[in-house]
This record gives sequence, C-alpha cells and structure tokens, in this order.
Amino acid sequence: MKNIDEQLKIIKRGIVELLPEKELAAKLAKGRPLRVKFGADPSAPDIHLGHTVILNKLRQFQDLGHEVIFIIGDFTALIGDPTGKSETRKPLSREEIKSNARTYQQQAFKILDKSRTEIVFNSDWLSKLKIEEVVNLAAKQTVARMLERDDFSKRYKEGRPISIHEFLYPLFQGYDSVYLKSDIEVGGTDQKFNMLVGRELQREFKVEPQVILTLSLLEGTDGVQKMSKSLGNYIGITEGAGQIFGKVMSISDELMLRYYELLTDKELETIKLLHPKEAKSQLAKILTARFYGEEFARKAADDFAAVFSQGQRPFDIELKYLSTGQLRAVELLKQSGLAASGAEARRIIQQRGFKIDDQVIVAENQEIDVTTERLLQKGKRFFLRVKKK
RNA sequence: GGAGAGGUAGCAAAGUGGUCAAAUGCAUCUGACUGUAAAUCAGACGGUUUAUACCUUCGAAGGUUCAAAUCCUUCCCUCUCCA
Repeated sequence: MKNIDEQLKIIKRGIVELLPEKELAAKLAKGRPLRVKFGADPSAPDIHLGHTVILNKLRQFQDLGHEVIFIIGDFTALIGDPTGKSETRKPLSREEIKSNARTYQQQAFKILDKSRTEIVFNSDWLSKLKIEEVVNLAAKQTVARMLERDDFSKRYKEGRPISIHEFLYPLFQGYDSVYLKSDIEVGGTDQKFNMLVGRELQREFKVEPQVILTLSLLEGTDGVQKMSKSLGNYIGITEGAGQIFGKVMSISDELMLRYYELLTDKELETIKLLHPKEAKSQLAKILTARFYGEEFARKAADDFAAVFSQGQRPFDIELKYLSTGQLRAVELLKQSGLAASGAEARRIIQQRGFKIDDQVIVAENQEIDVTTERLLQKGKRFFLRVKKK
C-alpha cells in the first residue's frame, strides 16, 4: 500500500470536497483497507459517462488497496431520491430490480475491480426494520435540519410539495452507512447532504463516522442539466463506438473542457492551445477507446471524418427489415422508426429532410420500392438501411 | 375543521363563452451557415393515407349552451393563511 500522502494526493485529484480530510488521513493511517461506500439506484441500469466520474474514483480507491461496497438501493428506490420533480416513482418488481442490478453490475465492472467490490442490496436490512426502529431513526434528525437540504428548502420556499416520506430518504441512506460501517462514502455533489446525514447517524449509533467525498456532476450533452437518461442528454457506455464518438463531437466547446476536466487527467492549459475541433476529436477518441480500445476508437474517428468532413456515409449502418416491399415515402419514414408519426414524417419530407440513396424526397406519397436494399437518411445524422425481408 | 389561491401540450407560462389544436419562451426536429460546436437566420412542433376536413387534448366525471380550456355541479390533487 502506498504511503498516506501519496494516497491522499490520488484521492483528492479532481474532487470537489473531502470532509474532513484529517479524518481520512487518520483512517488511512490504520493501514487496513477502507470500506468505501457507493449507492446506486437500480431503476436506471444504463451507465453513462456521468456515472463514470464516480466509478473512476472508486476504481482509484481499489487500486490503492481499498474495498468498494456497492449498494444497490432497491429499497430506497421505492422512495426515489427527492429531485424536486415531485413525481412518485412506481415501485419496481423484484424481477425488474434483479435484472436491472445485474445489468448495472455488468456495466460497472467495466470500470470497477470485481475482486475488491462487495455488492449488497439495502432491502436486506432496511425492509427488516421495525416501525419502532424507524421512529427511533427519525427522532435523530430535525425538520429544520432537513430543510437545510438545498432541494427541500427551495421547494419549501417556492411552495412546492414535499412529502414526508421524502425525508426518510436521507435517513435510510444514512442508516446504510451505520449498518455497513462505511469509512468513506463517495457521491455526486447532490449527495452531500445525504452523506452528511449518514455521518451524523453513525455518530448517534456509536459507529466511527464516515468521511465524505463529493465529485462534480457531469453535465449532459445539452451542457446545462446533469447527465441523465431520463433527460435524454446522456452518452451511455454501452453505446456503439461510433455513437459515443459522434455524441462527444457534437457537444459545445465549452462543455468539452468540462468533460476533459472531469473525465480525463489531461492538463486543461495544453488542451486550450489546440484547435477546438482537434481537441474535441482527441477527447472523443480517448473516451471511445476507454470502452472499445484504441483500434475501434481510431476507426470511429476515421468514420466520423469520412461522413462529416467529406460527406460520405458511415461504414456500419444498421439494416432494418421491412415486411412490405413497396410503400409510400411517409410510411417508409414511419415504419423505419425515423419518424414517430405520420405527421412528423410528412413534416420532415416537406422540410426536405428525407433522402433515399442520396436523393431528396419531395413527394410524400412517392412509392418506394424496398425489395432491394435502400439507404435512408433523415436529417444530417440518421442513417438506416432497409430492405424487404 | 375554516378561509383563500391554483391544476393548460415535454417543461415554463398566457388565455376566463365562439376568430383555440390553444399566444410566448425553453427544449426538440428540418433547412441555411459551420468544425454534426456555439451564435445567427428561416421554418416546423397532438393525431389521421394527400385535407379551406375529421378525431383526441386544457386535473376527473357530469351538466348548461347552437358553441366550453373558459359558465354550473360533484369529485381528486397541490399551495398559503388561520385553528
């Protein structure tokens, strides 16, 4: 194991806060592997770049010889971490949770070290709590304290609803820390409050308080809101190499620097000297290579250059089989999935956004023959090959 | 329990009897320009086999009316103040 200063240096790289740093040093000084807690919501099984900011950090801990406790929050998912969206989540079935958890693990282990990861489900202990114990738990925190949480105070001031059960979320998450005797908890900055509650609860329950470490939330491809699947602004790590590359290329220059900062260890000053486009394609390459390896990354880059700089087509275009051999342009657009409805299809055609074999289609009702393979293009970047089955 | 305010398309927010498939902004999509960037400009933005047409939509269900997002009744939900 490395010495404490070296470890601290690695741990602190790229983070937002480490509270309190001294305690971490003391914990490290004990020389045993620390229990690093991280909780994940099982309702969103697709891991995207936003998650990887945290996963990378966890991996660093593992490489330093520590142990990650990966909590699948199957119980807390019933509550749903208060997001201000004030939508109650529909309870997931046992099966759904299981399969989501499986997918999640599979993907997480692309980054995490399996041999140093313990996976637990918080329903294991939370669902066994007696109501008396819950009351006792609730007695450890005050409403005033709860309202300190950013999200709560904001909603309270704006007169938006806050349900009582939402207060339970931080309590339960905190109880996880008590139960698991975590030494440190890692999460996004939005988790700071919850993690601090965990620290306080541990103290109440006479467990050595955990240190908390926060990381920036990665903005989604829109550059404004945090990356999330439900907002549709994400880059998933299971997406194709070309997809990842392309999505990275289409982010704004400003956001690119942010991605460099949070997802790579490159020196920002050096990056700023490059032409933005060059810098971006390097970033895209780095990220693609992370999940697909150098070779695929290079291919994705070449592909991209061919398509968009030289106006050619991507190398690999999905082929979709249709059941009819002859159909109207509108229908084709709709059935291929490039347009959600007939009205949308019509709109796209009217706006000259639909091409078949590089020919702009102008007539909505033009009969198209798909007994032989045809290349469809919607807008600039959606390509699809179709053929009658 | 009492008093008041409110629930409108993905979000935000107008509209208080016909000209409302519903202003505007954001998001989204298409086209132009580009570096598939940003900014900008033009257009589209519930659905239906071409539409000056029809169907579905303004919390839910009923009702008044030739005509309702708009008026009435009941119900559901949210917020504020009082207790």
